[in-house]
Amino acid sequence: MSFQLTSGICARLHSPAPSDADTLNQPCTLQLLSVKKVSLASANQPTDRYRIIISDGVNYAQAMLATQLNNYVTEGRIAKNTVAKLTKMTSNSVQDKRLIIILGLEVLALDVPKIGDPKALPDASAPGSSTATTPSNVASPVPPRPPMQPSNQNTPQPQNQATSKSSRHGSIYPIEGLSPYQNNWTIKARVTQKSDIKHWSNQRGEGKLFSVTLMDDSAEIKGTAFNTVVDDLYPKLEEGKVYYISKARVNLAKKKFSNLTNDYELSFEKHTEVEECHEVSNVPMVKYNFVPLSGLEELAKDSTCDVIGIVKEAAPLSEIISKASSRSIPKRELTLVDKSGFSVRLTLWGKQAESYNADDAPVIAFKGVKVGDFGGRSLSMFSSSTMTINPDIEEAFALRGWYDAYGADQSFHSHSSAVSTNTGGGFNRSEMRNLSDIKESQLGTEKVDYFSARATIMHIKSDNISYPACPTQDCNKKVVQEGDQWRCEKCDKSFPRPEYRYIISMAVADWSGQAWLQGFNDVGVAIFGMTANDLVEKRDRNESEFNSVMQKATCQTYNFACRAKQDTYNDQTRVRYGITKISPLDYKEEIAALVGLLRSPWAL
DNA sequence: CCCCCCCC
Repeated sequence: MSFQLTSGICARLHSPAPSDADTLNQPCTLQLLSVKKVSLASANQPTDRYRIIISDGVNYAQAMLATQLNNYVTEGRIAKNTVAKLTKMTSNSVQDKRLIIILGLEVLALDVPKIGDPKALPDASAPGSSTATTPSNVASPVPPRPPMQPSNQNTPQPQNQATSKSSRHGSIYPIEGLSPYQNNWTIKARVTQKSDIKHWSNQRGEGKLFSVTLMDDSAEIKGTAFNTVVDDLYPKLEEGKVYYISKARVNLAKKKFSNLTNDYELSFEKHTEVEECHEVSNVPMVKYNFVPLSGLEELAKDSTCDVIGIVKEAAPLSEIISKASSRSIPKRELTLVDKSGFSVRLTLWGKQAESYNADDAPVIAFKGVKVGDFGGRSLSMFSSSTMTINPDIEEAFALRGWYDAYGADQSFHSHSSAVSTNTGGGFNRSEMRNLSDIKESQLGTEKVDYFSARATIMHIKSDNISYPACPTQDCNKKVVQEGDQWRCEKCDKSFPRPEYRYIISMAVADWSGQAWLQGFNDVGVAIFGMTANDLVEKRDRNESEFNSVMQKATCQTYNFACRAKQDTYNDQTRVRYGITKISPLDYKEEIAALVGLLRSPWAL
């Protein structure tokens, strides 16, 4: 296989542009002659950086790989001699040197013998060399291009500002290209998050600050304003809007205090220029990486994630006293649910907790929330987290449809990790499985699995249908007869009579197959319509009446929520299916769900 | 120049 490299592109990227930055969006095909990790001078440099020698077959040039593409190297997707289509690059002038940054690439072939005989380019930084940087012997099919202007040439310029901007700043830098060694840059970025104004007071003094997260299509960066600058910029910068920003200070980011992947952060100063931009094409909206609520178990405590859910419940405003500062902090707990059938609690703090007032089960998208382990899994807002009520995104529409069709009526699993005797959750109509599928997918073998099924009782084991239990509330332990008394070991008490409780083993079937399900007292009460005490009494008094109760209970159809778990009994390991919830079919509800489904087909 | 992200 042979490749046509985009000859001339190295010379072009390497030659000094009329101004500082040049962003190249036309794809070009290049060969990577070398991929090398470079350690920058700063000890605070937290991310590896890779230097890549790119070749267009005629010349070679040095480039840096944008850090968000580092995984291409670490995963072995690119290496020496890889031929790749570079989809986006930027070329900046840094201390009289050209800095080419690769922002996007597609691998065409991993290992190809060196193409052509690429030569070094003349040193652009050499005094007086600027006129000679495009070698005359290189035919360049790609003419040098003026730097990217604040506004796309094809779109109408917004009134009165594009001209002032372009004359004042010349060119737009990608956020990824910012570093402390550059000045005279302008970024065009969206404010994706804006904090409240925070006041502080410590030994070193007192003051106030606020911060924003800025995003363009290359990266994100945090920006912070202090004291008097707060008064100027806090009203000016609005979440969701796009701004030209220049003349801010670029500092090394303190990684401990930010979950953004950027080595730098901005400090807004008195002379920092901020101007709203109405031409917002090419400036992405927030990108989410949603985790289903069922997947929170997979995430480590204290990690951050994005979730989207329906607010099933919003607790009233409350407050906590911080142990660290003994300050009172307002908080509000939201209970989120999603299609995965799980619910999780999420905590809002401060102003956000106070001002929350959506009472109509809105969809909310959260970005960068903290994963906690309270109640198995919990979520909490950071000051850098964002919360968007009823966002205009596809995931939100699907959730809305699902919830209005049937989510509102179902119950949900919580993440309570404790191996409690308690139920795992409720029937989930949209996640219903058939019995043969449950066996074929071996639910419950690796870990505990939950499923919902609709099935009909075929047979109930009639021996051992109940056990004598301790009558103490919530004890439920088996009691043993001692003389005319029944003794509970756990409560260390004796009773004149036990309270019988059901322990049910039954075969159920649906159209696909059958399974044995185990259930406790609530299941027995549901299928027999009487307490175990009553049924035991009936059995002892009149066996044919007992048999008719058993008979009547079979051939009934229920919605089941079940928990599949492996256990070993008498040296035999098998998966047992415990019923966590049984509900008789409510035809009105079933019809409502079907109607909802017809109205909201996307809920599928 | 903050840097806490809280509690059950």
